[in-house]
Amino acid sequence: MDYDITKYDRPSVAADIVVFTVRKGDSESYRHLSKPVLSVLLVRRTEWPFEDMPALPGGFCCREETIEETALRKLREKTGVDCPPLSLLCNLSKQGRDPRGWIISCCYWTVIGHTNAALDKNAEWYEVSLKESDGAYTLILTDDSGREFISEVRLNNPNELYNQSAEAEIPRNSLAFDHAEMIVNALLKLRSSLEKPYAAFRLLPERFTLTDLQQVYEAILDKKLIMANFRRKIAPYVEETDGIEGGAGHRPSKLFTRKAAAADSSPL
Amino acid sequence: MDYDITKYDRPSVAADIVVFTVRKGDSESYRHLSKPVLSVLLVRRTEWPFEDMPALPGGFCCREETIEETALRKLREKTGVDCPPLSLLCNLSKQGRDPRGWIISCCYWTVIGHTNAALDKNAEWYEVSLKESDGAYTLILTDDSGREFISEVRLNNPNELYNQSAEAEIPRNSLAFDHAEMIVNALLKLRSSLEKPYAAFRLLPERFTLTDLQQVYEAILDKKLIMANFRRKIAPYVEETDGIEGGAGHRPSKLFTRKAAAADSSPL
DNA sequence: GCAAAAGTGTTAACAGTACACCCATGT
DNA sequence: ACATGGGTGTACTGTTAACACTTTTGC
Repeated sequence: MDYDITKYDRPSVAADIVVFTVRKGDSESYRHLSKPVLSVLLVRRTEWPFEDMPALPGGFCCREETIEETALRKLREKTGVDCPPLSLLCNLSKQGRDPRGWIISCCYWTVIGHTNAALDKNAEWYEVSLKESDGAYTLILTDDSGREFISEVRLNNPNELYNQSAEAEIPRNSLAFDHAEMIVNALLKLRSSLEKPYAAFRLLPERFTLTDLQQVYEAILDKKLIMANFRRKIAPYVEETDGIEGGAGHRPSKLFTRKAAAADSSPL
Repeated sequence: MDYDITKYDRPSVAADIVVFTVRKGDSESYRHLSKPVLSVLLVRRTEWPFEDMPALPGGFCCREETIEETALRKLREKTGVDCPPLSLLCNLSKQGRDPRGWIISCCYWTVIGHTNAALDKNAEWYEVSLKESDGAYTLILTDDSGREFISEVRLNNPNELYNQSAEAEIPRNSLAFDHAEMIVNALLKLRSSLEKPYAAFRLLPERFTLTDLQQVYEAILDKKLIMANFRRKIAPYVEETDGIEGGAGHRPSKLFTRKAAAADSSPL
């Protein structure tokens, strides 16, 4: 490697983060439970390029930090959210992906329990909905005032994420940069990670009912699960506590905790 | 994102690649088959730092290419090997990981059928052996003249790969940089990828016997498999051809092909 | 009582494991 | 013939999926 690192041109390196949560939806009556919805954390851009469009939180790396540390710091600064650890999603480096110049993006993903309180004014949770039809995905993000941002994404190859090179082609009600692909890719990883319940545990308080846990699964997978089978599947990972949760118009439920496991604070 | 990309310091970005193959070992007699061995492609360094030590092939990114394209080009230049597609392994960015300065490494992995012919003089296949004892790994790499390079690796967290910051601590018969951790991490990914046989298919010719396929699995997983069970497991992925392979001192075997599948040339 | 949700049981299908057995070939 | 590897059957086990059923609460 005959290379003088000061001699050649270097890229700017950015870190972007896809943060998912599951929020309680509106409950419909005193008897029905509320259905939780999967949401992703986005920031309204205030500058060129993609001004006024939603984008993933992120920022540029600096010398004193690892990329993960940069990602977590930017997340804290822009949204007030603090949520290690991160998992690596992809690196995007295609020419023209950022009109500001040669910028490589390292993209990470994680989940966090819903804490609306600390959000910065530009940051907001967007409800996530993903539809698939023969290899192509339609990602629909909805903000709290009901505005929809729709992106068509085709993932030929997870290592070749990109959509457009010219900014002009991007519809106004869409996402900044190539962030829609990142979100789709992250959601697919989140779903496959649910083979083990560790990600779901991070979306719930210390003690939870098995129905809570199942609803987290259902919100992420976007399909109904059969209760008896679900309980058998996650039984090895949870532990009964002495607590019960009552007060609703039906039989009260036992509270559970996750079993102590080594894979607890490791990436998903 | 109030950022003028020319104003701030930028890192050098390198791509490193872990390329695995499975090579035929020496056959012991006319009756016994030869046992294939798992190997990784390394390059002897010719300069400071880590001069004369084996390292993963790789190099620095430049403006006209994606990181994956850089990785593939460097691989071609340094070893003569041409093998898309790559899968992302990890990004290493810890301070002090490279004594030349602020250098981020994007690490990829792949597998390729063994073609010794084209190797550059500095590039060589090293036999891989991995031992585990309570969370710590010992990686032993052996070159063709029998020289061993031994590294102790502890993977607390796949996102926090690193071993040393000071070059002085590295034993002479070890690997350059943090490349030992990369190889261990890549091997673990390769192993778990064998739930589906796509990686194994790339290590074999178009037509192969089921024993060939099983031996690839055994070389990578480093354990014996039961033939009847293995054949049932991979049956949905292979197709019988009309060819047979005879000539040895035992019953000849049928040749198979992989079934056409969408996931064929996609990352592993 | 009744609606709604908590929680358990039962069955059939399927996949994973270990082992035993027969087949075909070159020397 | 016989050693060697190719190839198949079988019995046991555990997991998954679908569905039916019982239990407990607030109104």
